[in-house]
Amino acid sequence: MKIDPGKPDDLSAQIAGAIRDAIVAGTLIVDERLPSEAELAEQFDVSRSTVREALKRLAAQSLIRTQRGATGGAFVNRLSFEQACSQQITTSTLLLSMNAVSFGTACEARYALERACAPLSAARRTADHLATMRGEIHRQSQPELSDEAFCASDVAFHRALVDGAGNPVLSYQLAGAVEAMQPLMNMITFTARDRARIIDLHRGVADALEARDGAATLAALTALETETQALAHSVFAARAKKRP
Amino acid sequence: MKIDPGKPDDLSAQIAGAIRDAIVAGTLIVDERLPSEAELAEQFDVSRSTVREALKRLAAQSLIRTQRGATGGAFVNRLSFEQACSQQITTSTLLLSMNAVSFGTACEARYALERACAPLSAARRTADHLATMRGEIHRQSQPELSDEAFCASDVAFHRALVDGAGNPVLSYQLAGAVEAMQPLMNMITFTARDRARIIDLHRGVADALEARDGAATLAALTALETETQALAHSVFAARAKKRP
DNA sequence: CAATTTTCATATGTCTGACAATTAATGTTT
DNA sequence: AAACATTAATTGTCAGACATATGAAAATTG
Repeated sequence: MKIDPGKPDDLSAQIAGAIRDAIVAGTLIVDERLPSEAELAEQFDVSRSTVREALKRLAAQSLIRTQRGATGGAFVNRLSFEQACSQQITTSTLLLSMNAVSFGTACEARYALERACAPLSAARRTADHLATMRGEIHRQSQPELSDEAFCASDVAFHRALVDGAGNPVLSYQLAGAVEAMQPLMNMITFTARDRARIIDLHRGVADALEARDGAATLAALTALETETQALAHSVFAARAKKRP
Repeated sequence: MKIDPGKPDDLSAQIAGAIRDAIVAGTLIVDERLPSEAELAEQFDVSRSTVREALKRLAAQSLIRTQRGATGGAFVNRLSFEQACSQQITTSTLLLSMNAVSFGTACEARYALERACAPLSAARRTADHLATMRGEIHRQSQPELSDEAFCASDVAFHRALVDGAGNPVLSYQLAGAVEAMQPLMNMITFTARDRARIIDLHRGVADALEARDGAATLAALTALETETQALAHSVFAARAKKRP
């Protein structure tokens, strides 16, 4: 585990890279303790500050955790699905907002991915997943709900659908696609009629899943995508007319 | 943008969080320059070291970039698809290796997601995508290829399929699922007969895409998944027998 | 002897101050 | 006007110090 003492600055990035490589390669295993900051400083022949900056970089990616005290130090962190999900959600959200991804593109990706879950979810969804979905549908039908809360409930509904597939890898990969849509959805103002249509389509999805009918689930999701795209299109068109 | 001066240490994490929130909320926009380290230290009432550790955390997530010199400083970074992809790949890879995800689970997720791309890719793939896939198939048929190189080529083939959908969001979301399979695939030793079967199935996928036939692409992918799962199953079963 | 308290060594968290290196803007000279 | 030197601002790095947390060993106590 060495670094190039040559030209480029940013020693902390090099050190972080070296340690990261060791973790990825399996040289450092989960829960193993890294040398103390002082020892690392000596090994890499840099100051403690530089080592600390390197460790902070790794901590930001949840690759290590640190503990104070006599038996403390930096430990290789077991990356949990939960941590990975939340990281992916913030990354996805930023990616969409910073690159001016169109609603249509994001929506297409989201529904394409959800359709990938449909057959699995129809086969494996538990009563719990179905209950969550029904509960969200019920919440969505309360007229006093704010648009933002309506979108949040929509996200919860879709997450239940994805989780129903019973494949944690799939749930992880889709978390970003599902959640990152929320800010985009929040740009839409829903009329009561809009909400009623969406709720109807949600009910269709839930019914198909209850019947364990994969094909019907697919069809229901496609109908939901069509409706969502049309709704967004009309809202954005109206807004463009108002403020040209 | 304030921090709680109360109990918890890890001021650098709090500061990083505050700045991250400002970026996500849009208070800080792309390419905007943050205050200098000295100014931030004063604003947050901490030392410059602490500010630096916070900035390194953000840099590790590609949220900022830093530049030295008179007009230098920390700038809000436009998160590119490329950066986001490479981050997601390392996260996905680590997630799978650290959590002992079974080959079957990962493989199921990967093919479910790729099937989501099939109809779009059949409709939109360019000649370039097809050429890449044919090229990889050709490479795979060279018998002197190492198992590792064969897997790498397999990944390249699948990435071309995904990219063919012409949806950058989709490509980003699937990058992790496709690439993170490589270490798992590398655990398999392929016989010449195994390779031939896989190449045949790859050819089937490419043919279906060439014909712009979404349904056929789906079927070809499903056949490929079945073959892959069966192959992995037999390899692992044989290994378990040898070393019980 | 067992339980509790104290002490202590070790480690991270933070601060201060300094210097090196880089870079754009500014000033100076030819 | 162009080439060169100076300067100011800013990050990168270092050294040393102190604060704080924490487990383990040592001392104390019932």
